[in-house]
Amino acid sequence: MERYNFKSIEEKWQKLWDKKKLFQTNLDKTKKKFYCLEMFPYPSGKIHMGHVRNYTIGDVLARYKSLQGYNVLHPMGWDSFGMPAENAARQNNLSPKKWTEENISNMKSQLKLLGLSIDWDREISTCSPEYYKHQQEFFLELYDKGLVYRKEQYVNWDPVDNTVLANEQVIDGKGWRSGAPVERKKLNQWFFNITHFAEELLESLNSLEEWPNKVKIMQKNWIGKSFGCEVKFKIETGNPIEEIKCFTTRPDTLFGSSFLALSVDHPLSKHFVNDQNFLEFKKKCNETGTTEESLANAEKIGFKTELTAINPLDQNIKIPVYFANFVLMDYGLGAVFGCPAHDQRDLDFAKKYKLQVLPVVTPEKDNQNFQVQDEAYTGPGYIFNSSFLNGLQCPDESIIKTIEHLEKINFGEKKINFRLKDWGISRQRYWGCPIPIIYDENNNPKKIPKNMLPVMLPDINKLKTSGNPLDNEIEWKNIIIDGKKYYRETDTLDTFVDSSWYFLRFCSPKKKEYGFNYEDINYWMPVDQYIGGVEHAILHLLYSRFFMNALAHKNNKFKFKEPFKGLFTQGMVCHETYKDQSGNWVSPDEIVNIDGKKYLKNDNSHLVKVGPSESMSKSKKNTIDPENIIKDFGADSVRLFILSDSPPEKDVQWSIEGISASFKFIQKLWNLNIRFHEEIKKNHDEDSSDKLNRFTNKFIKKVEENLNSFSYNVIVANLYEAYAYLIKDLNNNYKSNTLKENYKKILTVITPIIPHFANECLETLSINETLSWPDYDSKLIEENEIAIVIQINGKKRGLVKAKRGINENNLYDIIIKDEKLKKYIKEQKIKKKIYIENRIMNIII
RNA sequence: GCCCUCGUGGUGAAAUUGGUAGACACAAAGGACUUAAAAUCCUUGCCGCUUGCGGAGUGCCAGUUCGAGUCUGGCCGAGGGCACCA
Repeated sequence: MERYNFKSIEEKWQKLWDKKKLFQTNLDKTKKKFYCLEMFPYPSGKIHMGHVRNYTIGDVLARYKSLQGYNVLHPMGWDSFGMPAENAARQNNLSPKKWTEENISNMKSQLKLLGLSIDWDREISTCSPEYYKHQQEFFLELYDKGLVYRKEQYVNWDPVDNTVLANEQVIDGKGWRSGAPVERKKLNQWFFNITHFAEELLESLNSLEEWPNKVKIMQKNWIGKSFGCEVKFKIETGNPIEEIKCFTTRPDTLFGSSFLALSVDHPLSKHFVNDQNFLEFKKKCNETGTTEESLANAEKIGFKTELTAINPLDQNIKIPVYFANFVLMDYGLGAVFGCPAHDQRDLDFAKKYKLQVLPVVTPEKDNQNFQVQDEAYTGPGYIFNSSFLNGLQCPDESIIKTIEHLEKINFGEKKINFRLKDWGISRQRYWGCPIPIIYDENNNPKKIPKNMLPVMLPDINKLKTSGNPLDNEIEWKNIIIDGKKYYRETDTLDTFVDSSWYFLRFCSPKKKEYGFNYEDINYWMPVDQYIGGVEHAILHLLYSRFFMNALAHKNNKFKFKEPFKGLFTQGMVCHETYKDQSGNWVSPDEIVNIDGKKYLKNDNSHLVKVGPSESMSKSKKNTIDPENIIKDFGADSVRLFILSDSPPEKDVQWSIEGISASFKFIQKLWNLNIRFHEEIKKNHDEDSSDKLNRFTNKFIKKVEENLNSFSYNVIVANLYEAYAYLIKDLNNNYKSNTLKENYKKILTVITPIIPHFANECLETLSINETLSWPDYDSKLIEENEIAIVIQINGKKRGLVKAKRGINENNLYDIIIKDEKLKKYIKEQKIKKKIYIENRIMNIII
């Protein structure tokens, strides 16, 4: 039998689609739109299996929506600024630009091998001046709106990369890329005022119905809204310091407070800069880092001051003031009051410094003797030991009442606090978008005039090994405008800024005057389905949501609010791991399989240790190169397999056995195609078209439902079943027309999965018209004869074949005549019969 | 510690949303074809009784129900997120 030649056939279709510009989209208000977007890749050099999975999932959806008659926008671009280019350029002594451009061209041709339905005319690259020009415009717009500002701040300093790291780029106290221990350093930084929108970003999470709950919860926790109160503590007289303000969510525990604790960065620390002991303490605190886990386990330590604070609720209660390592300056007010009985951290601290532990919340109303030992009590209960607060129900009643009282006596104020911090966007890097700011002789920042945009990144062919590259570009840095001397900002923007609006640019990729057309974005946006890895659950998605808010701030031209209506987070691609006898990682290419055991290829006497399946990574050598795989098995086989084994949201295990099975299956489908043509040629007179029609309609229904629910793995199973059914059913002497009509529908619904193959088969049927998604007929799907499950006392005892819609009595007549079933019933009395039509009957004896 | 998600064969997984548990696939074992191998096809898959049938069975223990993988409560385990957050 003729083999299916995937190589020539896939190439042929890809060329044809390209030539016809089949996936090119244009604004068309007469059609309903569908914006399908996958997270765009960083051009690291080669595509990996994660890309293959991501873009295949998106392509299935885009092709499906297109068949359904939607005007589909399915673009692709490159997140092309970033550190790897800079690092690679340093290593190989070439320009980041050249490195990036070569990678893009290579990865683009690799992506094309997958046969994706992408509108390549809309391709964008964030490192091109055509793109970042508009980003600079936006920066200036936000600057005018007061959403950009500069402040001096402690930053996580990576001493190897010479750059600032975001908190989330610090892993276990080390830089996420360099692995170097992070230092603290004070720098002047540009910030986006994301906290201005904290409430809105939190609130409108509720409107995102098509987002995974998991992601919404992560964002909610990240924003971290908490309700509480600012409390004022007076300091005993005789000091230059008169009062200290604390933020607390538990003002109702004030009577249990036994100390005040300040961050070492608290403004009051300026009074202690001459105290050698304090400086040493501060140094010790800084050594432990800022937010790392090492610090979580660190001992709670404090530095006792001579200050004494007065409890605002009772002038007679006086407590000591400490600096403590567990208080952070950038949350709340950098000061807390410690209530050891009801906060574990405070309890640990109190025990170390022998401070009072007075419980003020008792779990049971009557238990006035409640004591706290080693574990702080944080649960609900009733206030006691608290003068006029006694008896209040905690926390609901007690917190509100206490705040009311504090406000009345002018010692407190209701306050909502957010964990979210402003977004630091300055990066001391070359390969990023230049910040369109200049400084005058007095170091005052000024906007670059709009007509001077873009601020072009100067070409640097040889990067120095350390420092901020732009700072060394003297000619570029110094600039004269209207006869006045200025120097440029030499930091570049965080690359998360680049990806915070690229989805808008795709709507108007060629527009020169501005980043987008309002007409375009108001038609295409929001993105109907966004698909990508869950690792972007917080930052990228939150920043993009912020950016939309910021652009729409004081601007009513946007007809949508949230950028991503639907979000789907796909799982990772995993592979078994291998190690040789000496414990070195071994790549799958270096292994042969003999009698079910795995040996080293070059030395097949050496058994290889097979480890657990883990997400593909270069360090574990368990990666598979998509390009080679596509060349060996074809794009359709790869698409079929990457979809087949696991639901898209879960991890999938790549295996050579799996891809081989998909490859063989495509050949079987090709044989089925040949059988169809044989039968069509025979031109039978007899026809029992109902049977095949019913099958086809059922198949369409299943595929459609599974497409709608992202159950792409089940579609592959449906396809396997369809093959098994059809290869036998073709012997039923169907008329040519019946065969043709049904086969066309079946092929049409599988084009999203295996587009080259399905289109080739359609062509062999001489079908050249534009395809559309076939409707199924629900009536046709119902079988007339059905199998009904018979249970006796809830246990399955048999199946009865009957006509659809049979009533209870008629069904029972069949049951008592059934040889097998009647013996269970015998003469016994029947207590009850439960009959669910067409499904099940349960007989209770 | 807090929050979230998930526990189904040797493996990846299905299950009309409370109604035949294990579809479909991988791996394994046995068989057919073949001189042989590859390829292809078929069968098997827990426990009893040599067929057929019966029993157990969706992490564990209870509960609701005619009926629970699915709902409720408790426990155990795995994964992910967050964290001196006041």
